[in-house]
Amino acid sequence: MSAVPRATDFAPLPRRFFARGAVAVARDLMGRVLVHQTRAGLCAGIIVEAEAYDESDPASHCYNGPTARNRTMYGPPGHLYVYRSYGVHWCCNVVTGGAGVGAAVLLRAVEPIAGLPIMQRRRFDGADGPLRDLARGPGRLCAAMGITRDHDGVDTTEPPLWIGRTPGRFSRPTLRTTPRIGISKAVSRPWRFCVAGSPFVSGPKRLR
DNA sequence: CATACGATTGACT
DNA sequence: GTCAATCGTATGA
Repeated sequence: MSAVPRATDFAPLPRRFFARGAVAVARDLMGRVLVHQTRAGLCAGIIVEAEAYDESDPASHCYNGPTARNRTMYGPPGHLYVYRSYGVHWCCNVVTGGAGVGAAVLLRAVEPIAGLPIMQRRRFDGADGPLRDLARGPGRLCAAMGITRDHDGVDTTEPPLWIGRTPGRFSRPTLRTTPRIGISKAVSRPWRFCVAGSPFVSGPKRLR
């Protein structure tokens, strides 16, 4: 990779990557790259934490069937499902499985690798903040990457907002599997995955 | 219509 | 460790 990462460094993952079960996709997303090209410039981060949600899952937005909010989750795989959390933050998921299946993977944290000044601006309003906290947590991730409700339904298999391959040879990171964070149902399902030991992973230290 | 509650974060004790 | 912010969505009268 060149010193300054370019959009072409991150070849989009094909749709078939996402056309599988949410748990399998969540695992395989570790070490991939979330990329967003905007007028402000190019931002990218290595995905280091994600959680799986599916239809048979009491903790999922799809557990009670299709609604106006979750309709994107029933659409084609590889598209982005964005929802508002606590009336304050945006959270983004990648839709998985076939069309008609309500499943997705919540992106919870990335390690920033491109466009760091842009992310700093979005997150800390220009002030300096800890690099580690730039995109650590689902709400922070969306803030740093410039993802909002406007991106609900966008296709992440092509620019300007996509999930790409890590430049160079991909070596699968060492994964840690834990229960999901912040839910009150199905609390023991081990459907959260993160890069073991990464400081860019959210949640309590014991879950890293 | 009323109301309870978050797939969170940041400020504060 | 505790707690408020803030509002879309779901649920029930």
